[in-house]
Amino acid sequence: MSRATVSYVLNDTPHQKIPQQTRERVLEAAQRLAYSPSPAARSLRNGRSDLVLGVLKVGPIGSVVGALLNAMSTRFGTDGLTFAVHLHSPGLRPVSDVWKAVTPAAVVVLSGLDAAEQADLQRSGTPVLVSLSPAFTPHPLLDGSGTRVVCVEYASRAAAALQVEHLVATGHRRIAVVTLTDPQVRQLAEGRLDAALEAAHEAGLPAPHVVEVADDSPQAVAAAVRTWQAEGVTGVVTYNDEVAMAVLSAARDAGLRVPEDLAVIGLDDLPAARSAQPPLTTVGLDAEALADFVGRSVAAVLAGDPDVPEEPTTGFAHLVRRASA
Amino acid sequence: MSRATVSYVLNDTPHQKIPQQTRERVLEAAQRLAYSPSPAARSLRNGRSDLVLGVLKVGPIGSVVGALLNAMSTRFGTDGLTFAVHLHSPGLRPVSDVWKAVTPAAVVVLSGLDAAEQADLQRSGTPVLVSLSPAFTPHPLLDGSGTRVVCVEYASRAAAALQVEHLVATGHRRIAVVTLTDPQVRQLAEGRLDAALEAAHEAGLPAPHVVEVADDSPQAVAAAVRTWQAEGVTGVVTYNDEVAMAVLSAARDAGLRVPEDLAVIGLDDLPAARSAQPPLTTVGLDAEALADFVGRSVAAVLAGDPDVPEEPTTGFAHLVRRASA
DNA sequence: AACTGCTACTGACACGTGCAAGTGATGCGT
DNA sequence: ACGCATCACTTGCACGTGTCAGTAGCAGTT
Repeated sequence: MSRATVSYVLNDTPHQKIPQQTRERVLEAAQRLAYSPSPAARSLRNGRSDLVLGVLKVGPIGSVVGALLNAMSTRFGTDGLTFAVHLHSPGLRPVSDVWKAVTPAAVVVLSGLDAAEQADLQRSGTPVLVSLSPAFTPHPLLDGSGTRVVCVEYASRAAAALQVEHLVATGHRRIAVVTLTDPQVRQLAEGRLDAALEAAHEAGLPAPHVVEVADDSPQAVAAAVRTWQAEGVTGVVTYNDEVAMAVLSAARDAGLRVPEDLAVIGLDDLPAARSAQPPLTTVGLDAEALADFVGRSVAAVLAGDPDVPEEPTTGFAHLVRRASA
Repeated sequence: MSRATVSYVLNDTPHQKIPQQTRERVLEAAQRLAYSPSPAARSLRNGRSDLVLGVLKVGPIGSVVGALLNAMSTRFGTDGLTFAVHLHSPGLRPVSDVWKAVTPAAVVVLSGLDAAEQADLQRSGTPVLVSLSPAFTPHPLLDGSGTRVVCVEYASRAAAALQVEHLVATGHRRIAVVTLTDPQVRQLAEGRLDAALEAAHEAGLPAPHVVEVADDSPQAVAAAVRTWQAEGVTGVVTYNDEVAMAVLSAARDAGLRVPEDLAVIGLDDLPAARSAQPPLTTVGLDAEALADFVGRSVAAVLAGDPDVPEEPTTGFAHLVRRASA
């Protein structure tokens, strides 16, 4: 009963002939001694751990991100991988600290990294990268090292397009888009705005009225609502449900009926959207589908499979039709 | 320039006399070769990594949990530790998978673990545990092994007490408490309910009217509101802001004015609470203070310090007074 | 000259695993 | 009886660190 034999049994290494009796003896002993392998030694030997690390810049984490994380955790679990998220506070400590604390099997970048951080990450030799941000570009010098980049931000863009399409389908022609200028969500906000404008253009609408607010405070939104009355805007697409609810509130204050005078469509399908006055029509993101796609991509690259699945540009978002649009 | 010398320089090990010249030569070489130590080898050698792992049962993750995670991440960063969260889906894979994937320096249990999971965790030899749940009890056989348990759930209880105290302070005598029966939040909900009832008792109020709803759906809440009208309830304490907003909506439908006919106070201080009609009075949790407390506790135990800071039972929650109560 | 004390370094080991290579025993064919 | 193949193992190394014990060189003391 040498250590090697034990190792073969416990990992049931293929192409090793081990009689049933020995096998059972090993397993029994392992059970009895409550043996569990050391993750550190394993990672040292294998060059990687079983941990998939999500990196997320700190910022407003809502139920949407929460659902996505849940879905990822569940999904990676089915592949024998463990998913954990690191919330990164920019300015305090470099993100690279994370892969100095663990050697992850893969890193999933859930929000934008700047160029230096990208380079750091690629230099660390982490085998897989899946990025939710389109700004992530493989480092030219280091590409081909097995590192692979998949971008999933299209889910968010597709959602924004859906918002516009619904307003168009319900007969609106003059629409407004409310976006946030909060730097913490800049990248996401820009992507959604672009997608919304593009969708409006494709539908042959006049250029939407774009409103940038610093946050979803009632004052900022109220001012925008007054402008829309003057401009004949009948439908509003917002950055997310929270902004949408602020718009609903402002519309009520301005004496507008929703959706008759102003149709409002949000994004995220927050629990609170159901309780809004009137219940908020919104677009939900399909966290499971997204997680599944990410999981498949990571598994493919870890398996050394060169065919990383193509990213579908649609199918991750769905319309939740309620009363506000 | 042996490996030992290099190690001494890079870790500036105390009580090692190393001349400035050698030191610089080592640092220069490290810089030039872009050396960075292997986390796996380090953990293997040290018996622990620099990772502090938060464990959270999957469930509705809202901005409150998000803020807490952010604060923890920032706080642990200042101690040279890296914080990551694992979302655990019960039933799929055992939580213990996590500490089979990494050897964390400490585990912070952010939501309830069952007895078997607790035993597993303690058996793993993880040096520190900080639990947010009061149900976490040190394993009798394994205690004293360096493992330490600190319970922080009082923050949540204190918040619930604050809700009641505010209603009392504004003259309400007959109050109702709305709690959720959703199993995912059971532990939290029970703690808050207990604390609210206790606070009501201490203030000399008649026993509050307790309403248990399965979720914050409009129907369930509307039924409760009608009952309150009959019973002369003038103030409502809810499990969280989302439920509170459902109550606001139901009150409006029932023709009640808020806060004149019915005062409503939530918990969480969600962004959306500000946009509610009327703006929701609520209780916010002070994530930074909580994270700081947890951070100090972990640091104390990791340093081998036997004096783990006492847990303050108050000071983690604050009243956010708006229009609804 | 022998001893002591200090500086500046080096050698060697241990952590726990996974795996390539080797080794003795047995069975089988000729 | 001998070669060969297969089985059931074992030996031994490598992964990259942190640290203990040791040691050569030198100055100063007795």
